[in-house]
Amino acid sequence: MAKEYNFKDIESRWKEYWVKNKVYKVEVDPTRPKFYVLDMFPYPSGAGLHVGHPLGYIASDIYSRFKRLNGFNVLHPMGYDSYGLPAEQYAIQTGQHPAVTTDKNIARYREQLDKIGFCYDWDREVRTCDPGYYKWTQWAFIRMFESYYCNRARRAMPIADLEAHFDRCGTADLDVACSAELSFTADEWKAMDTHTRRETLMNYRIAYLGNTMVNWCPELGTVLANDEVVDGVSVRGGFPVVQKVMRQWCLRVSAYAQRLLDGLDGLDWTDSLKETQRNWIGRSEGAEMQFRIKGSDEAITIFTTRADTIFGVTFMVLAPESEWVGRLTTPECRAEVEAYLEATRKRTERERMADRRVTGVFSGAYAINPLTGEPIPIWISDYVLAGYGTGAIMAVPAHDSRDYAFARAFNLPIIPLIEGCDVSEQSYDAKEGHVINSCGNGLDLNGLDVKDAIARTKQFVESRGIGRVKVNYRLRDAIFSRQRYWGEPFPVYYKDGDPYMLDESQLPLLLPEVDKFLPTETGEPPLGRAKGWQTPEGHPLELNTMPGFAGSSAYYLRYMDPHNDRALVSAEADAYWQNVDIYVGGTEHATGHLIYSRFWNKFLFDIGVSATEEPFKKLINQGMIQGRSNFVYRIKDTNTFVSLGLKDQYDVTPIHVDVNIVSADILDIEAFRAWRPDYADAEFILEDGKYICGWAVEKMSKSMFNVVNPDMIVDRYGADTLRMYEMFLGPIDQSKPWDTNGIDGVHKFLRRTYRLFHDAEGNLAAADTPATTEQLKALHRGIRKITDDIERFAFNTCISRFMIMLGELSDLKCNSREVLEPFTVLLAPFAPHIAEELWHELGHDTSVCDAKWPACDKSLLVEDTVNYPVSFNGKTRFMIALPAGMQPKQIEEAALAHENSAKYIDGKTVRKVIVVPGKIINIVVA
RNA sequence: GCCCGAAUGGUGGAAUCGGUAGACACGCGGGACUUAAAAUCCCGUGGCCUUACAGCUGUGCGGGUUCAAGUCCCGCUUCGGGUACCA
Repeated sequence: MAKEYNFKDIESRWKEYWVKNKVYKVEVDPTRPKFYVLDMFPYPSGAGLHVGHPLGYIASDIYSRFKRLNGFNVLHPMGYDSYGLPAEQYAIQTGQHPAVTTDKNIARYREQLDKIGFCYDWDREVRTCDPGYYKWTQWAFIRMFESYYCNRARRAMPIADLEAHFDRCGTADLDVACSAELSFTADEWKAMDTHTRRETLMNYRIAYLGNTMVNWCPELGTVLANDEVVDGVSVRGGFPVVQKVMRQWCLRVSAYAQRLLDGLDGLDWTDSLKETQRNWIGRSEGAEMQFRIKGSDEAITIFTTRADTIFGVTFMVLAPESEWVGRLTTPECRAEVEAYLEATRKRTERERMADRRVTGVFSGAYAINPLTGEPIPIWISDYVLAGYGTGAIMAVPAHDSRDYAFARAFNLPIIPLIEGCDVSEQSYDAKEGHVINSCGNGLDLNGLDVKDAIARTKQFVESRGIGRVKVNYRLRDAIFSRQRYWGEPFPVYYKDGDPYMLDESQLPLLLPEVDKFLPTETGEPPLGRAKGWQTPEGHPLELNTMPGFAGSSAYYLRYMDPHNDRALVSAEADAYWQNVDIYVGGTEHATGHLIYSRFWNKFLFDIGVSATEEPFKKLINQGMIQGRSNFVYRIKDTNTFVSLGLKDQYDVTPIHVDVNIVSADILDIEAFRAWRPDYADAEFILEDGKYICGWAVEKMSKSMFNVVNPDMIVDRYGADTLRMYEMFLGPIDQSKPWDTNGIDGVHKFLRRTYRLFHDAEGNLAAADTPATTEQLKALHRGIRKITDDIERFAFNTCISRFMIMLGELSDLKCNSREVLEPFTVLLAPFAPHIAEELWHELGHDTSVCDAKWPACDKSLLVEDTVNYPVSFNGKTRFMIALPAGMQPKQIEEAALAHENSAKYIDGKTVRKVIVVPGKIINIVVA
């Protein structure tokens, strides 16, 4: 009996070998170049991994192994983002401590990951809920509290420097990021008491306590960051969210807006992801202008990108939350305004979105147009957002569609400002055309192009002191408090109502035990239940915990030096590993984690902890693997199921059926009867004796019964087959449904590979005989293609090439070591288990992981001159193929040697030359 | 609404810089081996016409540039993703 490819035996043997010999252990090694390949670490959910999760992990594993074979010292770690809401929600329901379920889930994840044969250095594992880890999350927070952002230096500075500045000259000559523009003298500063000083400094700290409009989710009992809310409901759980002002810890991410924007240019990320971040940061250049209030010395400041439209302002609008509302509303209007504010407050985000009716109310007050001197009514409406710009706008209904809708609804005048525009039906929003109706008070824009008019107006208002040029960003500061249990405790205590940071020597501040994971009776967060939650001096500790993104914002740095208890990362490790060369993960983190960690890293860079300003040089977004659900069709009010082709003849209800009892859309009827008690006596209407199921592509999830577990695939086909098949499915960045049909193809490839290396008796067939030229050509075509394709993350075409190469070598009956050894090394990143087996069978006693990636001998790849003729103008040209890297001189010689050759024309950038009889025009370089 | 991306056989997909479209795999059809099945191997497989040789046609639709277009340009259609009263 011939010995066949026994993947179970092979895979278990070499997994054990890798662990025993610490093959994947990595250390700093200045004699070798470093390479850092990182996966986005998972949140260990209770559902375990499905076949979609490992897609990115397999890709990064292949790349890591490839880089290692090419002589790089590769850091490829893994860990867990283990704080978060689901574990806590589960704890509330079951009473089980989140630490217990988290540990259990991690153990399950580890078991599943281990089956697939990844080359992680598990000695470097991190968990965000581990005190040794979150000590540094707390530490970074303290440093942010003790820093402010200097706009001139474009970096974070110690808050003590700012205090010194206040001592010297108050707020004079200050250009720093802040929550509100304050103005005081050095004497005033010195006269302040401790409390007032601390309140003042809070306005500048990078981590600060601020009253901000937050997304409050009553169901979850916590606030959420902007990226944690989608379509007005929470990402976790899908609960409604309302806007509310609360005093919360915030991070001054907005201070870094410009650097976050600029930094994108140097990154090797996809254009679409960079674009998403650019939109999220939302830089817009415009002007701030002051509108004096009629009968008062005060002025409202507004922000506009269309300064040129100042002559078309027919009203102003304040956000309902604007502080001006209370001060401006006249007694006659007060009742109506109060009613409006009350109604707006009650609406959830979702209701605001679903219902886009134009609403608003007149405040009774007027402002004065700084150019025309005319009074303009001030309205209040929720289409103006408190959080953007100044929370007040000048409305130009002729040239802004939202202002237009409002003017139409409340019968306000509309003044067109662009020559020839028609505003009878809708506004004219385009920034094109020549300006009209715009002259007064020393400014004449008439006849100018819109773009010139904007520039002229900005210059004018600045010179007259009516306003100033201003850049606004959509990016908001991150709200950093969560009223939850399962997160990092803040290293903060309160004295006389003011927050103070713990001393670094007191870190980590451990998460305390509580009797229940719910808010207290008085509405305080769960930490309010912790006994003795205070400092040794008896000061109360902060009751909020940090959000999910806190722990994931600097984990890539911690992997460099995970056991260091004196620093987040040692200077030595940081200087060597620098930053992540390849980061693999999903696009869903584009506006969350990938913004926060860039911010966090820039801050650490500013304080000298991180060696580079950008954490992730190149980013690969793997697509999602969707589920392919199957359906059976039950005839209404019966227990009879009708096959897909006949279902239209009946009144049927489609029902999800477990994909694991369906094969090639044919239902296993017995398994179906056994699946659920209700179906035990189910009847079937078949076609051709079979029950055909319907199908649909949906998210892979338990409730759709379409989850395919990788363990099952590994069991049936082996890890190498799973790895290769996942890569073979298509380009790594594309989303696609999982379809187990087709996996036989790659499994067959591995069996045939095994057969190539062995004779009929199962003995190694490799011999020391020299390879033929044909065999070497087949090998080197493979080397070139696979090397190129790995570098561009085109793993699907690598697998195809392996199949072609194997076919060629089998046809050529190749058994030469000269070919089989490099072939094994090529295979090692993709199918490490079988490669390790073959490598050792070939007589090596070290791991194939430490082999050397074969170099391509290009001289073997020169094509035999003529590819094919092309006809042009009655003459025939020939495409000839030449090896890459030839000098112009050599190309000329080669072309002249061709029977239809002649002169060569392009002297420098030779890529392609067609050979015409008597003249070379184009040469294809192979 | 705005911003990005995609569209190729029955299916997943290949074609890297504009150079023989459909590699590779699945599925399907035929055959060999076998008592039979599994496994393995061989042949065929975009469409139309043809006994065959050959020919024509063909990369969502309509134009254009080029000796040459799946690939570049202009205008659409459909699908996917991001974002949305951001002034």
